[in-house]
Amino acid sequence: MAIQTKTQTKSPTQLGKIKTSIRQQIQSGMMSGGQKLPSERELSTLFETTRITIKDALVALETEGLIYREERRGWYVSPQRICYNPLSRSHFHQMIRDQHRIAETRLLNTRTEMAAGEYAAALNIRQLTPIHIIERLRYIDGRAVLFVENCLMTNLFPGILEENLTLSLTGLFAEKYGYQTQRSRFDVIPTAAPGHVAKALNLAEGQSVLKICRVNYKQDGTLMDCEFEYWRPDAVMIRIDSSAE
Amino acid sequence: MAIQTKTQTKSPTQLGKIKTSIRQQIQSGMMSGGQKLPSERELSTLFETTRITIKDALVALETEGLIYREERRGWYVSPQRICYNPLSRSHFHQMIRDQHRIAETRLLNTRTEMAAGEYAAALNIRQLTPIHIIERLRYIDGRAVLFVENCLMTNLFPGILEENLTLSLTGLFAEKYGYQTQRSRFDVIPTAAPGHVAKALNLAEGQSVLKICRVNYKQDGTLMDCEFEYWRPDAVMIRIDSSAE
DNA sequence: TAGTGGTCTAGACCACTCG
DNA sequence: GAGTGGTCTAGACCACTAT
Repeated sequence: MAIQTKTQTKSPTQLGKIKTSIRQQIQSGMMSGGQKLPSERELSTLFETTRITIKDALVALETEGLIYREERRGWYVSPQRICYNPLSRSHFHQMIRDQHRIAETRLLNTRTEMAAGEYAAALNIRQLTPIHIIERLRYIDGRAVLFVENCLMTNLFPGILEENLTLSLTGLFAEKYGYQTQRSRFDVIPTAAPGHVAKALNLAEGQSVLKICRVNYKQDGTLMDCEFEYWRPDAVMIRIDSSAE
Repeated sequence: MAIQTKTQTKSPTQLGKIKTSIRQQIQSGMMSGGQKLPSERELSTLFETTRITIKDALVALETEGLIYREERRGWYVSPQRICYNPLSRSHFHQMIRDQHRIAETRLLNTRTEMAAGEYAAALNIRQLTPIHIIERLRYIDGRAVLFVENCLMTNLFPGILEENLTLSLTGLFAEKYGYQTQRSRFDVIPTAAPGHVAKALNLAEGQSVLKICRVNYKQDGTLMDCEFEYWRPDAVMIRIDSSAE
C-alpha cells in the first residue's frame, strides 16, 4: 500500500500537488537513489510556477528524507538510510559493508591545541590541556554523508598523528595503546551544520544535520576521548536494541 | 566564550547578518524561553528587507533549535532541550519532573482497527490482527512537544481503553496485566511530520520532527506493543549511557 | 475584525560548479 | 561560459488565530 498524506478536505495547494507528484515519481521506482532531479528552473517550467514554490516543495521533501542537495550542484534522490547502532563496537567500514554498501574515509586535517569551549566541556576538562583534533570525512557509495571530529588527550596518545588515520580509531586505540572502550555515553541532537561541517558535506550553511556527541571511557573507567559526528539527516537512522539491564 | 560562526572571509550576506543579530539577542539572555519574537512583517521593517529573507533567516535559526514556530501564531524562543533516555524505564512525567519542568498528557483519541501498513510492519504481524491505537499529546511547561501513538494487540490488553490513559502506559501494563518490559528496540529517524501529527503539534505540514519508533517485548520475550513518538526537534536531545555488555 | 504566518507571482543578481 | 542553486526584491491573496 502506498503511503499517502491524509485526504484533504480542502483542495490541495499548489505546493501539495508538486510534493505529491515528485514523491510518487520517486516511490513508484521511476527514480532511484543518487539520481539527479531536473533543475529548479526546469521544474518551475514543468509545474508552471515560480522557483520559490518549487524550492519550498523540494525543501519539504528534503525534510522527509526523500531527496537531498549538493550545494550549487542540484537535487538528488536519497538512497536507503544506513542503520546505525552507536552502542555497537562494530567499526564504520564493517557496518557499511554489512549493509552491502561501500564505505570510504578521508582524513581532512589534524591539529593540536588547548582544549576550549565545546571540546573542554565534552572531555570534562577544567584546566588548560592539550588535545589532538582529527577531522575526517566518511563516504557511503561515494557520497559524503558524515563529518567526524575526534578529540584525544595528547598524553594518552603519543605519536598517534603519525599513524594511518583513515582506518578505525577504535582499532588503533586497542592495537597501539591497549585501550578498550568500556563504557560510552552519547547524545543525539538535531541541529544545523556549523560552517566548516556544511562545507565538507556540501551543505548550504544552516542546513540540518544529526549531531552525535560521544564520550568513551577505557577499561580503567577513565575518560579516553570524545567524538563529534555530523550526519546528513537523510542518510541515517539510529537503531538501538537492548535487553533490560 | 560565546560560540560564533567562523569569521567569514567574504562579507557576510544579509541573511547571515540577520541570523547573527537575532542569535545574539537570544544568547545574550535578552530573550528567554517561550518569549515571542516580533512578527515577520515587523522584522522585515526593522532589517529593511523582505519577508522572504526574514523567513529564510528564521527557518535557519529554527533548524539550529534556537527558535520554533506555532503555525499562524508566531515565532518563539526555544526553552532548553529535555534530555531523554529512551532506554530508561523512567516514566515521562517522572523524567520531566526530574529536570524541573512541568509535564502534562492529554488523550486525543483511541480506536480499534486491523493492523496494516506501518503498524503491521512494526509489530511484525503477517495476518489480519485487531489492534488498539491510542493517540496522546504531551506537553512540557504548557507547550505541546510530543505526539505519541501506541499500538497494542487487543488480545493482550482486554479493557484497556476504559482505563485512565493520560498516565504512564508502562505503569498500567504492569499493574493491570502483570507485563514487564524485558527488552525494547527503538529507531530514531529525522523526518517530516505527517499531517495529523503536524496538526496536533501546531506545526506547518512538512516541518521537521524527530521520530522514534519503539517496540517492546515482555518478560516471556514475546512482542507486547509498539509506539511512535514524534518530537518537536528543538525540544529534545537523546542521551544514552551504557556500559559495554 | 485585525494580525499572523502560509502560499504564491515574476522577476533579478551572485557565487559557485562543471565541462 | 553555461548552468546550478543561493540570495534577494516588492509586492499579493489566503487560512487561520486571537480578541
